[in-house]
Amino acid sequence: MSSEERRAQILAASIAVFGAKGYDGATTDDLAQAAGVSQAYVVRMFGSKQGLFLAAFEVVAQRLETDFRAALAEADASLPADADADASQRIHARKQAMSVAYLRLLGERGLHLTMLQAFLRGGDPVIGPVARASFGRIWRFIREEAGFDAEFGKEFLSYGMLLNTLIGLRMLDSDGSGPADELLAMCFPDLDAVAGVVPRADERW
Amino acid sequence: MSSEERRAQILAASIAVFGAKGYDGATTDDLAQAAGVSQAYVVRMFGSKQGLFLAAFEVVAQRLETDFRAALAEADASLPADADADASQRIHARKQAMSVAYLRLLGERGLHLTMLQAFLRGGDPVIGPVARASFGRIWRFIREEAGFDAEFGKEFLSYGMLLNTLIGLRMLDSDGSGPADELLAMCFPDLDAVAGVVPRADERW
DNA sequence: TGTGGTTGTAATCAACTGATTACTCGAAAC
DNA sequence: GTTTCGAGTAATCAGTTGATTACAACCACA
Repeated sequence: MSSEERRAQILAASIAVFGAKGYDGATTDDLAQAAGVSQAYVVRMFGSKQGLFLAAFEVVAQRLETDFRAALAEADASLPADADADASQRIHARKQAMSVAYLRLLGERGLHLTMLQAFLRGGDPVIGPVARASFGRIWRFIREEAGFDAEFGKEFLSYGMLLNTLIGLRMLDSDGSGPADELLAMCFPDLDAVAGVVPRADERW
Repeated sequence: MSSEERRAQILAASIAVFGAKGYDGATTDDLAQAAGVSQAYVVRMFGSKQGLFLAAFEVVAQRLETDFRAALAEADASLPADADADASQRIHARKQAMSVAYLRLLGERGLHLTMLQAFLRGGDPVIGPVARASFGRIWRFIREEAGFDAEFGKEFLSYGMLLNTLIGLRMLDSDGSGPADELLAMCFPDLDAVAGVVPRADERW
């Protein structure tokens, strides 16, 4: 296998493992086994565990930006410019598209939690600045490229962080009788669709 | 020193250290040194590192509930029942009191992040169920004891989780020229007041 | 054929970590 | 006075972990 393919394979596996176990909790051997290669190979290819985490986080950040951009383009395309002049309808469609895009990313195992793990390492002298810069880019994307107002930006990020937390808590394998199921139904509009794709409480990664 | 005092001292130190370094990142020696006792003593007093984390999380959860309850009582007292019949004004004051109480807890170093660390361990067979139960109690408090509607419940928790993330990112020692300062100003209404109390990027714990 | 580069691993190492054990010290109890 | 007991620690241990090194297998190509 080419080193390019291996690299992508290891990164995909690492996103799943880092998301499930966290940066400190994931060992280089965990990461290697999930990718089906030896521990030594992983370390050599990325220089260090930290290097691998940074690379995995970069993939996550890129994927987020790509998907958000595509979602906005799709929303715009579905309401052609020559339609009626109801701007608020168009804005609503764009907002909706952002949320749906974020929910769809649940299909990428570990993506949300790897991002959150990075955000929790603001005190790390290497990872911290990278994480803050990435968060800053997300905010700039929302405000400038996407053109949303600050109020929606705050709402959207808040909703996203609540989702991340619920995923980390493994709240979603509730049997429907839990104390917070009302909240789950509000946060996951299509609950059944994500039930199979989100991490379960009994899987540690 | 009595073992009761020592216990409280170790728990306070542990909340700071667990919040800064995370569960896996914090060593029992870190925790012991922060509390000014030997590593062996910490382990024996709480049985294990996991036992200490559970005890620290319990303190955090109790503190949250206590402060929320007090904040609501204070809000009710400031608008006596024999005042005008404007229920929406009263509800608004109660909502405001919840947010302010949550922000004030920034004075308890590590409290927010220790909670978030617990929420990220939903896959842990011991900590996971405890964390979910605690989250469930928070939701029930909001909906039943406090009597807020589900919409506000979702908004409040979302806002809280965004705050947690911003704290973890060490976003708050920005010099005012960062890309997301607009967001910070919205999330921390009294920015100067919290600037000295929140973890800085250069302090790892 | 052999030679050099690439992919990949087994073996090993030094450092770290959570936990255990055996011990000290001081004060209260008898 | 010595015995007992709670508070607290130094020393140590077994297991783990990130990283390094030396080496094996394969492939392209002159």
